[in-house]
Amino acid sequence: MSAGEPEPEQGPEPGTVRPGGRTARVRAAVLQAAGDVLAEQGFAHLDLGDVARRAQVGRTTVYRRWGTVTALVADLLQDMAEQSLPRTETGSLLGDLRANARLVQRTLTDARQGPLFKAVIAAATWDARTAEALHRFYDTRVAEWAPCVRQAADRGEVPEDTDAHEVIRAVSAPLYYRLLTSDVPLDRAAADRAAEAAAAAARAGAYVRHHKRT
Amino acid sequence: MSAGEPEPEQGPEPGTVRPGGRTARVRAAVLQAAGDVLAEQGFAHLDLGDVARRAQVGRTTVYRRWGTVTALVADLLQDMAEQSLPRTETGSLLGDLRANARLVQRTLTDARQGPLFKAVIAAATWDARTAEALHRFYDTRVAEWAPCVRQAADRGEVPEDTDAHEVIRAVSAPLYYRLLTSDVPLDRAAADRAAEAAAAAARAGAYVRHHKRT
DNA sequence: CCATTAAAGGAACTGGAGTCCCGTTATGAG
DNA sequence: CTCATAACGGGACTCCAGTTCCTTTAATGG
Repeated sequence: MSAGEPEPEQGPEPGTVRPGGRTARVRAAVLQAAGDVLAEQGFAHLDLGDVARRAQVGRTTVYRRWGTVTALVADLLQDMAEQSLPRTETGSLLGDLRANARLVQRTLTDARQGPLFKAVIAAATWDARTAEALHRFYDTRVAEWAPCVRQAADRGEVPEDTDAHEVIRAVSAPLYYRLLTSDVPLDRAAADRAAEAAAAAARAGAYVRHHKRT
Repeated sequence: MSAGEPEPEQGPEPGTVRPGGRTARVRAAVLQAAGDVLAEQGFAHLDLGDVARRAQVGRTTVYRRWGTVTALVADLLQDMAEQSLPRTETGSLLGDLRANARLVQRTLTDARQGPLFKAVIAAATWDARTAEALHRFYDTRVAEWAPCVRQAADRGEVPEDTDAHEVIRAVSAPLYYRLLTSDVPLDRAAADRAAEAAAAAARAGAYVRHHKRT
């Protein structure tokens, strides 16, 4: 096999060589417009042509830079991931988990972020790249909060070999489940209940690693 | 207001007047084909024309009877809902919840049902009708299992005023959360952990109604 | 076994999402 | 400031999902 043949030679991704000035302005306008459509009309009406018109940007540009709705949604998630709120420390496991639960609840009921998360989850079920982006996003978020479980273990609130990540996931899980499978709106009470349940289960040792019980 | 004007007069839904013979055969073939596509290629490739070809059915027929991918997926869910497995009773809350968790886990990892559930959840995020169908489906399923929590309360395993539906949802939540936000496959250990966590939290009183704690 | 007509199905048609081509703008390097 | 070219943008074009129209098949009632 001879290498060095005139391959299709796909250069660097558009927008990476001259990311300043206009390019950045275009990206911001498009993401803004896409977020607007999601918040106003939902994922179903997210059309690249429509987004281009709203963003006052050439249709060609949107197709060249993003190409598909799922890619656009994934980029929107990427953009949101950069504005991560810092973890608050309250001194108790229940307090920390409640802070986390309320943060998630506020995010999911937010007029802009809520629809976005629904859209990303939907997009992830039929596009592998988006799914990967979504998984990384949650891995990161969970890792950010996991230390509070570690601290609780040091304080003796939960068993030493508790799986911290699993506890953090246990806080979010009921909120997302309700968001997706029910029409009852997510309220603060639901968040507090999720936090309390996770804390209680953790204390009872339901999240210890290498489970040996029957 | 005078009634009886010559309204657009949209007759009964197609397939409701002569549901026997060919009509039933067509419905079965289409749902079968749709399920095949979902299992093999996922929601993204679910195209009505393709489904029609696989089902050896006229394209027009599929468009007339279902019209959209979401409607077809909703009907698929309806069809699946009819084959509901009976609840098993083990005599203990943990045993019952574990049975439920394992049932959910088996369903979500099933080659046909797993992709279907992902698809339905995705479809529900952008189509109100599908969302309603999905919500009803889960309300029904949760209600089927709730009695086991009631029985546990009678046995004194959990507080008297425990919200039974909330406990059942707490069992499924971590499984769905992991299905959607992670690439780690759902195994039986995850199911057992979900059941144990829900049981522990319920015992600790995290699901009592009219919460008054701080 | 007919007659009625609900429902299926073939085929041509249409509109708009996505692509292509090429001229225009303005970024970033020297 | 000047130049090379990355990235944008308008407009024509393509292609196929979804619709329409009409013919054929067969489910149901008598």
